[in-house]
Amino acid sequence: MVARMHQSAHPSKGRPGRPRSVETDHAILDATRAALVDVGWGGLTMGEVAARAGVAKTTLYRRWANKSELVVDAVAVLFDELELPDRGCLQSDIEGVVLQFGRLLARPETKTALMAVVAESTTDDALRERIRSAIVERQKRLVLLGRSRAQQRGELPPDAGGPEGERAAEHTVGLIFDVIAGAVVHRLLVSAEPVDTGWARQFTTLLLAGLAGLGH
Amino acid sequence: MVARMHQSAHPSKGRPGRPRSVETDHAILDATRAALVDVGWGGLTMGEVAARAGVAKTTLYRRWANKSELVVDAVAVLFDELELPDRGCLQSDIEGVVLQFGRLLARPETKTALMAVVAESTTDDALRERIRSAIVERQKRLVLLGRSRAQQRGELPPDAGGPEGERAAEHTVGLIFDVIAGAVVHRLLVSAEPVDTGWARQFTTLLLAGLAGLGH
DNA sequence: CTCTTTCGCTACAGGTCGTAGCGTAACTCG
DNA sequence: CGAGTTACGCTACGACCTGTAGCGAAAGAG
Repeated sequence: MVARMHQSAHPSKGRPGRPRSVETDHAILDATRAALVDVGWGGLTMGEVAARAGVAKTTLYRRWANKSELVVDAVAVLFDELELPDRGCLQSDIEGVVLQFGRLLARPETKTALMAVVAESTTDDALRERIRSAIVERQKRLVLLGRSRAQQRGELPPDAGGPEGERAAEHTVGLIFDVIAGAVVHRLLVSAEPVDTGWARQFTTLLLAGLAGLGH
Repeated sequence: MVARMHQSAHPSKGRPGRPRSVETDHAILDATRAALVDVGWGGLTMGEVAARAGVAKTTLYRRWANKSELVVDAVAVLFDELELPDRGCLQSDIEGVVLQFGRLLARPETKTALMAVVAESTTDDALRERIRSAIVERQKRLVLLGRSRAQQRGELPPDAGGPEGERAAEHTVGLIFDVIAGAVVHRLLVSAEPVDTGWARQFTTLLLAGLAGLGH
């Protein structure tokens, strides 16, 4: 699930021939992240990644079509660290996920890579889809989980029945997702200021007051 | 003001020698935007820009140190179009600026270029500063203007006196700016969905309710 | 053992970067 | 007007990166 290659949907299901080395996969992805820290997205080259991983350059191209797809997979595994511990109330839950997301985006690998691949994805549909499935969906899961938790606690109204109620709920989740992820990314990468507990609290307060007012 | 070069703070104040051609400046920036539309950030090269502008490649390097700085200046002029017409109430004002910002970011030049230069700026402080002064400050002006207008209308409480009240106001403006710009960018570039009137209204409603709850 | 696929290695054509050198054009100052 | 200074176009260049091809050897499946 971590490294979804572009040529074979099936892993190595009884396929003849020499199987791909999983250690090589990990070595390449590790080397990619390390190189991102040192030289950033702009200075990253396939040749250097191969050298760091102790692997031939051709081996990289057998698995990833280009730099962007490689970096998406290399960074995507970091998003597995994201979790949503139950802190008892919605405010604390959101503050926690905002801080986690902030810490993740403050790392030099993600900082320099995420915006770059998103920029590249504006002219590459396959890349956009890869980003969506490998990164965006993992984040969105947290929003959905936090929402259903808050509904069970009674902090948020339950989903309205009917098809149009379901559609409205989907829209609202999308909106909240864009607001949370967008604000954190913008503060860290554009405003270049830290996402600390004070900011997380102020932001969460704003968001929750907004959600309360969105109902009617 | 449009093209702030990196070597000379003074324009050409009685300096000896042949002055730089302003037509060449415009031709290069126009060619840069046109090339961005056609080939995107990843496919953009200094050579192609020079060819499109009918200019030698060396002329580009005399004015901009690299691709990123050139693109920042080329895209920055588009942000001059942003205005804040007085629509009578805060909700309408915000909706208007959100829609304007959305239209601007929906253009292929800005879409592919903005995230790329921001990504590059994570490992280039000079570029980050250039982005801040050429692009970010122009957007932030709108937030400040809309805020003071709403205060005059009585829709928002006036600035608290004293040094700590001023600091709090500054923090709040920064928060609102990150929320607005971040949400629009994230929806357009990551979620890849349009910023239309319906979304702008829902988002603005959320934000205003949040602001109302932020006071106490 | 045979077939199939991976892997490391070398080599390569094509493209881009950023710079240097040169002659010419344009402008300022005395 | 003439001398000094800067911009410009052009050519050429070394360094680097891309992505592919071809080869022999290694490693698994049947």
